[in-house]
Amino acid sequence: MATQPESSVSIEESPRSQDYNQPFDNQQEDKVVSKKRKAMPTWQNQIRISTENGLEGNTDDGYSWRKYGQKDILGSKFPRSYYRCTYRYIHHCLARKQVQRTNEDPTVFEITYKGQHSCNPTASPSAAPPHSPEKHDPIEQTNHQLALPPKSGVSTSDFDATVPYSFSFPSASFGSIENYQQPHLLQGYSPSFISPTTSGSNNLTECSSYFQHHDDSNSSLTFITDPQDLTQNFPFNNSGYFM
DNA sequence: CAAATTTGACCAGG
DNA sequence: CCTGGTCAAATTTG
Repeated sequence: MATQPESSVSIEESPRSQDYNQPFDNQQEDKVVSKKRKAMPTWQNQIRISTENGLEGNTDDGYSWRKYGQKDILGSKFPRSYYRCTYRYIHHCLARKQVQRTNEDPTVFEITYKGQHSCNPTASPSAAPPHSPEKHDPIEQTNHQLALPPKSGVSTSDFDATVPYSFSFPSASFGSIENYQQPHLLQGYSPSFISPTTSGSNNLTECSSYFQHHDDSNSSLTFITDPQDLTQNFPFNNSGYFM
């Protein structure tokens, strides 16, 4: 079976660490900060991307993320990237996202979403890109990753977790994850998850999609999305940026 | 010029 | 003590 070194989804939200920057102004806030932030929706998404044919699973849920750190995780071959909503200070959106490449399958990205979004996904007041098909020039930024293991001749490029993927759901809005009510989400991901050309790959049997919820109000779901299916499921193009 | 990204340092929890 | 996580400053890109 697959060895699960780390505690899968036992990640905890970070407490109020680091406030040393504040001057000696002891505001009325006691140093006694809540140990655990409480009610922090956390779900994990495992997406598999393939760069062989230039197909890449998009990880963009329609929100703008800004990388705020990257740390190497013990036991992980690749560093984990930390992203936070671009509007953290603008709209107080405390939504965070963690991207980590699986040690075993460099093509599988483990994205952990934390917190809810308070900002608008792509619903700009008057943005809504009417046309603009798509750009054929997605990733290409940090490239210094060591050669990945020859996994069936898959020469994974050098896209780190910093690559601007774009992954959008058919119409899944993570609104009330706290209620763990979105199993129906995976419904659209049942078929076409089997690699036809991968030849004899039957290890994905358990990769379909399972739900996992902890008592600590921390739910996580893992599903594998097929690149081919994704590419087709892309009516909306990202790049919903505005100034 | 501004925004985003990068890298290092620092802190808190286990 | 070590690991994981975040922020800050510096740098890069648009």
